[in-house]
Amino acid sequence: MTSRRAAVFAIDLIHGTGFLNRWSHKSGIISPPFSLFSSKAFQPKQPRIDFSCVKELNDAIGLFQKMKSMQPEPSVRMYNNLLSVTAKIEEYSFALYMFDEMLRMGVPVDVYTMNIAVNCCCLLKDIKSGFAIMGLFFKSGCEPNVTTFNTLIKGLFLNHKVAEAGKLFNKLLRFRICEPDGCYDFGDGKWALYIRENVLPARDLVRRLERSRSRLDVKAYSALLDGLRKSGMVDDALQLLSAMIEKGITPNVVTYNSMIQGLCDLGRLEDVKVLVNEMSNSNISLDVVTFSILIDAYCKERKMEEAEDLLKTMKQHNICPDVVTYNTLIDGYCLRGEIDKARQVLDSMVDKGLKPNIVSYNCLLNGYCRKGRIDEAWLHFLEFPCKGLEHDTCTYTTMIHGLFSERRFSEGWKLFKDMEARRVTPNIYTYSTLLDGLCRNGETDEALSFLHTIEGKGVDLDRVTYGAVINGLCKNGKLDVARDLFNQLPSRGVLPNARMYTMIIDALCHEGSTEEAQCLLTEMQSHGCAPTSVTYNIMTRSFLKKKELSKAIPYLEVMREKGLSADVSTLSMLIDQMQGKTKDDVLLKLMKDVLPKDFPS
DNA sequence: ATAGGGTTAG
Repeated sequence: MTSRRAAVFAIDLIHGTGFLNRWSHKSGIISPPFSLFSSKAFQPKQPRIDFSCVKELNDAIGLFQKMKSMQPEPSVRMYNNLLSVTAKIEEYSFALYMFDEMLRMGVPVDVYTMNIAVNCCCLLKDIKSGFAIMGLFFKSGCEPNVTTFNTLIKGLFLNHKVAEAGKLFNKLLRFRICEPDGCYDFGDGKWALYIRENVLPARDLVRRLERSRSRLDVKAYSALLDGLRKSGMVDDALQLLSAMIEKGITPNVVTYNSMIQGLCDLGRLEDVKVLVNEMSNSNISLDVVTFSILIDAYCKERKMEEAEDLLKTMKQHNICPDVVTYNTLIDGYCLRGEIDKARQVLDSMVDKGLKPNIVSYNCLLNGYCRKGRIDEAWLHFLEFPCKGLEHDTCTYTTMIHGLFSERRFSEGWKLFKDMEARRVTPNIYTYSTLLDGLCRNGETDEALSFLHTIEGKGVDLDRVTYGAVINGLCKNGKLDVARDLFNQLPSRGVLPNARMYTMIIDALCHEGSTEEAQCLLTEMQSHGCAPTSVTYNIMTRSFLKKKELSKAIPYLEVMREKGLSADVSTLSMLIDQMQGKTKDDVLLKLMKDVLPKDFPS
């Protein structure tokens, strides 16, 4: 009964956005009652069909033709198999075409048919049709199940209807559809999105889960924990981890790996040790993923010796490093500028019989670009096809960025045109690079119109993308335009971060509007955005420039309180101002406090 | 027929 209520709720939810669909005119075509017709007892023996041979659209088409003419008629189950395998090869439209045909032919479709069809709609980002199909079945008396709702929720996420997804999910909880056997779908990283944008409800959900008697399985917990981790709620995740253990659900290596990754991201290596110990106490062995995460953590800190040691350790434990492990090392060396070492790692993996993949080569490409060895990067870029690898979005973006950083703008732009011609889809990284390049070449008007083009395509841009444009506008003396864009950010679904505020503050200071910059600093704090040492340095210098020492000092004091350091340029301006003045011990002491940690005395 | 973890670019 409750699942009916959730269905009604779900339909209502989508109703408001226009409940139009291509199936509504056929409502009632499904012949009820499903159970009678799909009952196995009434089916004569069926010949076997090997669905695994469906590898491409034509196979599916052929098989569908064959099945339609089969005697006796194939069961729903067989048709469902065909739908499912067609969806697996990503021919969603044809799957839906077959679904239409099945309805027309009077095949006694069931809840599985519905779920597969709904899933196809969702993957085509046609969420309304997904809801329409559910509504259609619902009217005919076929009740959606947890999988149906999970699929719809996933579809809402894919359509960026995060709030609706959250509402539907909460309904499921309230109607207890997911309990007690626990079928939450936190998979696919989709929940990370929900959690990120709904931290408080998510935390509420976690608390509810901790208290409730319901026992999700390890997979459901792991997925949820991973979602929390990806949303920066590592401590909430750890707390839930303890709660699940208390309930008698044993985490496995996947659960731990996800948590270890979260702690590594925060640089909390001491806590990582605790978890690794916990694992060995519970007889959960580390696997290749655990080691790769740890090696990556060392590489990110440029501690290549430690990383190599770990590689040895894992080999001693008979855990075979894989391509990902080696790629981590290759990237580590490239980030450190040691390309020759990186090449050695690549050779060593070939010796081990492992084939380097596109990631391996992209890391190397980035290594050359970062060192400014653009011509070598080009040669490397041209070699991809010889290795049997096609340039992907990352390859192009890296190369374009490399060219731009050498101010070879027209070549970079030409490469982008080539990328488009080769049908390699640009993504948010590519766009940020291009926008940044335009701005750094002084073409801010072009950047703005390009930005609008991208937005018109429905691409979701983030802070980095907008930050590139705002920064470009500020640096090119177009503060007014920058501020306009900055003010519009929330309505475009992006909240400004400290970096962006700092860009505007910097531009205001350059204009001499230090008082206004001061207001913006207050505003950013009231929006829960903490200024960084960069921000405070800018403010300090701005007042020093105006010879207003007394207004600069409070910022130095704040920095001392927060344990932030002053830049060398700030300090030298400060010293300048003090020349000729009476020695102020308090000020001297303050200056010492905000001295950078590695400042030579 | 369904479900979770690790590598690259802005």
